[in-house]
Amino acid sequence: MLSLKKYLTEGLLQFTILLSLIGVRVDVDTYLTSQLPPLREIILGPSSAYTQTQFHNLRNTLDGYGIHPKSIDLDNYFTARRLLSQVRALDRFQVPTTEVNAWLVHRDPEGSVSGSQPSSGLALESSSGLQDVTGPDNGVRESETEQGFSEDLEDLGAVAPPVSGDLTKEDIDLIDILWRQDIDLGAGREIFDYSHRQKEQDVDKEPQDGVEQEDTWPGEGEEVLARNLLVDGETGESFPAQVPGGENQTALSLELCLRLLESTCPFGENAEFPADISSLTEAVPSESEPPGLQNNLLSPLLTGTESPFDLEQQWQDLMSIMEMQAMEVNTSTNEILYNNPPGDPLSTNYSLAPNTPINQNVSLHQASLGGCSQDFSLFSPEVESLPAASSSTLLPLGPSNSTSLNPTFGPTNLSGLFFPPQLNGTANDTAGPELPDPLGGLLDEAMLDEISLMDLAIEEGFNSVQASQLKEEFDSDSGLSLDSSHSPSSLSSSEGSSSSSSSSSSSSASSSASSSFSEEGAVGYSSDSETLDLEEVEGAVGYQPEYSKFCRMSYQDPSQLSCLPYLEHVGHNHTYNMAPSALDSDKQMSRDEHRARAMKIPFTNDKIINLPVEEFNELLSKYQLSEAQLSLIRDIRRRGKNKMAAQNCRKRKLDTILNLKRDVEDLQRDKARLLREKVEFLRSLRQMKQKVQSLYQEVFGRLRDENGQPYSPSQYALQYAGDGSVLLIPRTLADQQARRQERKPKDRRK
DNA sequence: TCTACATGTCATCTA
DNA sequence: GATAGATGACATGTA
Repeated sequence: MLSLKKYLTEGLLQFTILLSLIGVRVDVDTYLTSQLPPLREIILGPSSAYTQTQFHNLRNTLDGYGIHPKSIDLDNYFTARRLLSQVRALDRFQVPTTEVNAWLVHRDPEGSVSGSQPSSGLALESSSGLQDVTGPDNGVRESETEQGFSEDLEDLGAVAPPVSGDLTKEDIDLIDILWRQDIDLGAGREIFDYSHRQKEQDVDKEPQDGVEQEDTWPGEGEEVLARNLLVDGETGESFPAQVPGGENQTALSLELCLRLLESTCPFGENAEFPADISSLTEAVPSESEPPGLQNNLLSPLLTGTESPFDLEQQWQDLMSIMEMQAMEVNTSTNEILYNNPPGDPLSTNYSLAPNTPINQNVSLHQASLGGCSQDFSLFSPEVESLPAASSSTLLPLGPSNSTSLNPTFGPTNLSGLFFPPQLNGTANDTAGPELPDPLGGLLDEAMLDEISLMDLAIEEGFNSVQASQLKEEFDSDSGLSLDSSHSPSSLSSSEGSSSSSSSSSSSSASSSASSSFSEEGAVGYSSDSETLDLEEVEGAVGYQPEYSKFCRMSYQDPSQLSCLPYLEHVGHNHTYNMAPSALDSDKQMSRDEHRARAMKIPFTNDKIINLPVEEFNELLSKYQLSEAQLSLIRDIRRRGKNKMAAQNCRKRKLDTILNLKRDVEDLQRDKARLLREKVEFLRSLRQMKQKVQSLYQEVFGRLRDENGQPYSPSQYALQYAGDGSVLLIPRTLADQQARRQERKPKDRRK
């Protein structure tokens, strides 16, 4: 009881402090009793369902399962776990991964957790609730919101250490009560991780560790997670939903406290707290700890000395960094492309594995890019550490290198790349005029961004998702979908259609009227149920064979669709006005065929549609037909012809699209090839410049003045003259010429 | 129930 | 003007 009061007091004091910091005045005494809901609504809005923070539902936690809150091993366990997690977190940036741990829901009949750890010894009476809580819905939310935990848990083997199973009946009853409340309120399993993690924080609760400990913060509920850290469904990238000023966390903490009061004092304001639940509430004060959810991202990157109240600034930094990602991903792409020849392992290492280690001293920028790398899969830690000399081509936005590297092989950066420091100035002066970057004009960065991405997508084995993302980005203006699943060879070429047509028609010529038509190159409606004398087909209209077969097959045996692979999935039957009890042959009849049958039209629809006008009129004259019959026949003919026309039209359209797709692919291949050649040229150019600079040093080092003393590199420099001669000029003059040379490209850009 | 896709149909235009 | 074909737009069935 004393412990509970202590935690409540401390916790509420911290809540109050936090609320005061965000400008919310809270009279705790007013709301401690029966007015808890209003306070909660003040803080969280009218619906309490937004923050389901069942911190006390510990037994459903992934790693807390099996540990009773009162267990004396709990502190040691959490401490060890936290420390281990922190140590493990030092060398990597934890990107949330979608993962559902199925073993969570399994429980052996003895009441202990089985699955990966059958030794867990929490004896609980009911297991059904666990399944409810970890049902599909919660499982999904877990995968979405608690991704950051799974890795830790997995690293730890998800081991719940054996605990003393000294649960009393009150313990079990209380847990069940709280648990059911959580279930009623829609609590997810992630809630329970939080309580356990808060317990961890309590063990080692120090203000200066606020930031560092916050990597163990998440889990207080999907709503809180959703408010603080949104996870991109495609990329898995986590980003803050809003800039935290402590408000959300304060509200969360207060909600936790309120829930604690509700849960532990369900009998009214005068009821005493059960003594044996005090341990359950140990986590409460820590709820008021400064927010740390965002430090899932930051924890490996920030030092533990930062004040928890600097989090807003950290958030702002993080947000600004996130905004930079979109720009810098392309840069990373270029780095990869230009710094690694084809086949280079670095070039193929596009995807950052979730466990890819990142140095502890990695910058915040890098960390944020890491999250993004799951999306673009271009970022790699190795890229950031590329030698400056090899990454000089395109690093316009490099966070640390941009200031020291010129994006071209221009004269100024030559000195920085190849010359010793004392010769930098000289190199600038001498190499500049004579070694203008011959490809500088070609290296339009915007163009290369596109080329690089497309090249990577096509040539370097991007996965389909990445490639499609890239294609969408660069093909968005084309209005064409390049992701057609149709077989271009079988569809687009008339030869293929013709061959399939001929083979199919010859095989079916003796079996149906439509086959007879196809022999004549005609198309049209066909019906297996309607026999047609072979001698009546002589007047078939000569349609294009390749289209004819295409059209006719849609009404024939679906097995024949195998002749056209792209039509294998087409099995539509539009005889939808048929009764279910109709014969199989009736099912293959079209509506017009049914109409014709109903109107007792004395000849087939194939003839109606495909006969030439003269023969068609002659046919009509042979029969005494009513106006309704004549009208239907004309409609059938019109619709039938139009249907074939539509099919031909669509096929042509598809052919056009596929041809365009092939053209685009050819052009992309050409682009990639030209790009590779360009890279080779740049590489050879760099080698030549290196040679020039080494020769410069050699020549300059051998020069002697009239006294036999070497010239000082700080006072003199060599300059190549236009006629091929080399002049020794004062350094100041060389500097002026270098500056003049630098201004020219800038003016040109303007 | 919604969506994507294939197909049929109509209206309109052109040759 | 009749006819056939082309094509956009819409409807409908199916997965």
